[in-house]
Amino acid sequence: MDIEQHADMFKALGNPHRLALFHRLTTCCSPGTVCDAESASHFSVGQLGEGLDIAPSTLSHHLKELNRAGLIEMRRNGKNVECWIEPGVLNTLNNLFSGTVTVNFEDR
Amino acid sequence: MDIEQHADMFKALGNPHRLALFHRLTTCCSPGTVCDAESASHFSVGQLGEGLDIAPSTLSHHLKELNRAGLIEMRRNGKNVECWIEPGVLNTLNNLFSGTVTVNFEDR
DNA sequence: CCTATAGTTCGAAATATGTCGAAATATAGA
DNA sequence: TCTATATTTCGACATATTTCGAACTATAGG
Repeated sequence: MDIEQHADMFKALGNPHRLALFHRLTTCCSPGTVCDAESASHFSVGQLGEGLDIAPSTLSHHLKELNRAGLIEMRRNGKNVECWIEPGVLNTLNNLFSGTVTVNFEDR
Repeated sequence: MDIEQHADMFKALGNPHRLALFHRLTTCCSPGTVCDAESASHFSVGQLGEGLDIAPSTLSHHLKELNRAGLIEMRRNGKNVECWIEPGVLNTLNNLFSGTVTVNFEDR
């Protein structure tokens, strides 16, 4: 467990706006819809910011921070910049604290 | 998903010292040892701070913060204050981002 | 080349955080 | 009750974070 690196990930997710942005990227398709790995989970910067009521510069800053922490990827596509989460990142987050006391005591 | 509350949890874990403290509380017993739910995973404030090279007041501040975020429990026992993690907390942390894009794409 | 759209970069300001030392509180034991 | 140990509270200070607006860059389409 790399404390520094993981703390950095948590810090990035520790802001309500950034967590909302990240969470939006984890919801790829509506229930019952067929997901397309190539595009469904990709959102433009502008799409991600909708409804968040923050200035474009603030939005840009937060996404840059999520990217710096290794949580999201960004790539320019024409006028837009697309953002997405690499599948492995979610697995990492979901198993950071596995193999611990939980496993031993959960059924007592 | 309660964004505010979860962001608060992540923020608490987003500091290297606090993450180290929390992580120490997740390692209850050495491999091969029999765990005792009543005591094995309980550490005193002083024990938790060992090797972290921070002032007692800082240590106290960080543990209070972890407690405030709902990540650890604290209870005075004689001269010491014991800290521990409720089993459910680790399960919560390990499943915050499950049921998402990862499930759909991991085997493609 | 001009314009509109999408994002980023760059200060600056307000607020939050991390840290310490000194003083206070809690408890056990002589 | 006096003392030593464990921890917390408080006040102060330095640093980091969040946020914005203005100016800048990048791209697509006349």
